Amino acid sequence: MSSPQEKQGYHHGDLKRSLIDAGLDLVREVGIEAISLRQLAERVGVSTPALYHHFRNKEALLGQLGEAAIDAFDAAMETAMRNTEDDALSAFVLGYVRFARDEPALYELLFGRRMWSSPEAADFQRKARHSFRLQSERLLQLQQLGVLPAHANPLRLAQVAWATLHGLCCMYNDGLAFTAEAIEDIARHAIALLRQAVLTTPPADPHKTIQSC
Amino acid sequence: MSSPQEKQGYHHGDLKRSLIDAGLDLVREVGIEAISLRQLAERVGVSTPALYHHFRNKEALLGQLGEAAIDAFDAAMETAMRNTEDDALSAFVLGYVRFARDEPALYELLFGRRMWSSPEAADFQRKARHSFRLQSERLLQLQQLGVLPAHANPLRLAQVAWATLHGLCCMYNDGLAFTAEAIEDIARHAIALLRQAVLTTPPADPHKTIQSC
DNA sequence: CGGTAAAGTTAACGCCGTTAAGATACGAGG
DNA sequence: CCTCGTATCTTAACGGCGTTAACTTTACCG
Repeated sequence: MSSPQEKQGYHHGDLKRSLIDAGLDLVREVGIEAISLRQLAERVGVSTPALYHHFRNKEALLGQLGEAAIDAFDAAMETAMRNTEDDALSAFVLGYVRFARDEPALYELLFGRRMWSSPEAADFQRKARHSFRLQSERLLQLQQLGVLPAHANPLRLAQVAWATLHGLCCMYNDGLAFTAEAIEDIARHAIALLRQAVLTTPPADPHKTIQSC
Repeated sequence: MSSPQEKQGYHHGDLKRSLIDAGLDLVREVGIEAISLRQLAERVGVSTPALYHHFRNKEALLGQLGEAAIDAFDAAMETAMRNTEDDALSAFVLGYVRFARDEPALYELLFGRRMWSSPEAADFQRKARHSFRLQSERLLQLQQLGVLPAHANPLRLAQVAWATLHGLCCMYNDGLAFTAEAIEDIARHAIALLRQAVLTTPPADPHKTIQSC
């Protein structure tokens, strides 16, 4: 009964938590580009400068929202891989695409330029890279299990797969192309493409032999 | 010598043209999200409200900048396909990727959500769709020429290819992943993947049989 | 119980896009 | 050639934004 969230005097109680929760709601409603600190403060019932006791600035707040988005993404992928009606590869791809479609704001919070060009979001970027590493290990595991061809360049295969998924999701979420139904069908075609991949040595560029990441 | 561009009295002469030119420069410098009408007006040497005699609002101005970006994209792809040291498919893919890398602001002006969610940019969207149709016809032509497997679903093959390229370019331009060198190498792997595509009938989703675009 | 630091407040600054109202210059018609 | 209408450009202003400064209230600890 004496939970600190229930206060409502001069001091809010747990303003930081409330701001992140309301921030996620607000970002889902108006999008990452349209969110404003003043709206957020009003929604939580506090004056705007109060936010600056908990976040250095707007970028830092977005960074923390981004970290929450990472958790949501990890959880979504986890359950997608668990409910394995389909095979593992399909579960991965469809889990990814469906998260992007169902939570476009969180997806942009995870992958949008806003987060990756901001020096204020260094913590977010660290955490996101860690999450991505875990996801790509899932793909490598699939390769070891024989779902994906073992002789393919594993790093490059994963990168091509990721780029395809990301491009698909961006184009849909940004209104550039595709319908909701087409997305999954295209994704299935991409899966078929990956499954038969025979990427041994790269196609040999005469100019460079660098194999960077 | 009496070109109308040279006036500089109370009336500018060809303000609209100047605004678009300076707007492209400015968007290249600060990016599409950071551009401001006041900066643009100051750079051209005119008061801010003067812009409203030539554009309904900021979105409309961005729309016209987007149309200019389409022209640049078409021209870049045209010359990329002409300078055919590589085969046609590689020329297409590398031309695309290099345009995105060399003109990130114009690329975002073409493909970014800002342009595709704005009702003010309807003209831009029409023109862009027309350009995309021309580009995808190039891909279909490659299929007819035997560069890509003829038995593959042509629409889906083109969509997967486009999504892969777009994802790759987004991830690089947004600072999400990859180095400049890796981009082209990954693109080459994607080319190899497409070349051996055997996408006949889709992998059969039990739930739906819709084949929408 | 008193003092300090954390957490909240109001007021203000300089940006932004946009609008209203007034000044200026060009161009067509008498 | 002059005049008048219209397109073009001006200054002034509004509301919203992120952010800072200065002040007030509350909570906690010795």
